[in-house]
Amino acid sequence: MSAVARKTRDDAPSGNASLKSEFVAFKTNRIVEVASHLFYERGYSSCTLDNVADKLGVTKPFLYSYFKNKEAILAAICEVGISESLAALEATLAGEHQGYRERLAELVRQVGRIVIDRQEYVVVYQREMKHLSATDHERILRLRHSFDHQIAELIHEGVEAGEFREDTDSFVAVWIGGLISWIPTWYSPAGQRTADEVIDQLVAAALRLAGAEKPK
Amino acid sequence: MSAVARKTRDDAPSGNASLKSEFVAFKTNRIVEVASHLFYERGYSSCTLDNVADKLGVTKPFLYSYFKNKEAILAAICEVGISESLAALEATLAGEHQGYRERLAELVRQVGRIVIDRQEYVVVYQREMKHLSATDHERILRLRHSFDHQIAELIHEGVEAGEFREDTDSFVAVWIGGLISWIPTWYSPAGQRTADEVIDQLVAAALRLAGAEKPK
DNA sequence: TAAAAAAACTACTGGCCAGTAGATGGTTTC
DNA sequence: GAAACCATCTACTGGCCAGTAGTTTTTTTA
Repeated sequence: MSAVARKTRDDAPSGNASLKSEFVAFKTNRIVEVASHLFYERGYSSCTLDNVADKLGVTKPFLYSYFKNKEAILAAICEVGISESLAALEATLAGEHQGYRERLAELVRQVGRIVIDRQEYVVVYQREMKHLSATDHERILRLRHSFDHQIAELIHEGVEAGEFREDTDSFVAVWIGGLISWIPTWYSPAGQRTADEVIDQLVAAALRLAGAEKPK
Repeated sequence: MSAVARKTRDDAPSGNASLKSEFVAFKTNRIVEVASHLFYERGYSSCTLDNVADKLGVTKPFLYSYFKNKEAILAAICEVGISESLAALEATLAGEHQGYRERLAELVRQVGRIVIDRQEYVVVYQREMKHLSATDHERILRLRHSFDHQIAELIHEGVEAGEFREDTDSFVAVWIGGLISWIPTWYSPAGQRTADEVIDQLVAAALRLAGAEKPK
């Protein structure tokens, strides 16, 4: 999410400077939005920066004053879904939910929501990750692992607390991750199911996998 | 899976002709194998046909006498996983398995095995589908839908027969499809879990989703 | 309002790559 | 053993595209 280092005149004492950096943030963001949409539709490698610029009504060199190169735009896209999911996770774990069942349900619900809202970002992330530079790839993989690991721990503790069935391997964290990641490949906002229905189903499925269904 | 139409001398009466077409099939197959591996590693758009030819120890025009163009190779790759899965499905449904629970378990086991064996093909299919020509895309999507639909039906019937929990939506077919498709994105033959362990877990997870666990 | 700075643009290049034309060398046929 | 054939190769092209150099336009500064 790093705009390229530019010598912005931070020395200006006024609140004006922050307004300027808001402009920069806004434009950076628009680039990421539009690029994400086009990468989603045509694939990263087949989509040119001229395409992105056209859709934004600007020219290619414009992009280069906000991002170092094409790959940096991809990295920004990939980071969106994960960092939001991580934030949701931290919020949920820090929250006041009592049992492990409730925590798991709430967590899956929130992440499911993010994945649906950020569908295109998530698909691009899954599909195009391989094109990241080594450093970006590592950084993002670390975020991802942290996420998976914390869910696994949640399940493990839930089993120990007797809220999930004892024969539940903490490996089901991976399966639950699978359910979540699977959504954007088939869900369409234009389809029959509403987002809320899908999320309810997702939560139910995750609880079944964890052996922790809500008692009727 | 279509070698380009070539005027092979089928008029030759001998069994020699079939030997020749075996050669063709063999080479076609090798191309698909190698291309699949390279597309898997570097992505379809970023991988050149010269790369593929190099790895095969041949030259680019060689490829063009077996496939119409780059996209035709991709189509052949995409077809592998699905057509094998469909075959497994038909075999299982036609088989002598008694109950719906057993049928579902067997089906998931078999398809899981295929997905693990054909890992790279499956990933390329999921990732690069969008680059298929309209006709190829449709044809393969039809195969895919047929597959999903038959699983949904299996589950529906299983619910009616009372073998799966009654509150199980036939939509779980989609979730089960998700579990299966998820495997190749994280499973590695070099990892800790053996393929058999993963498949056992997969089957268990699918049965949990269907509300049809084996009574202990 | 002139000068300096910032933001965006025009116009280019160097390399890559899908696809092709035509050559080459081996094999079958008669 | 010449003619026809087949498989594969060498050598090329035409277009595309990431990235850049240098110019123009707009905004800020004083």
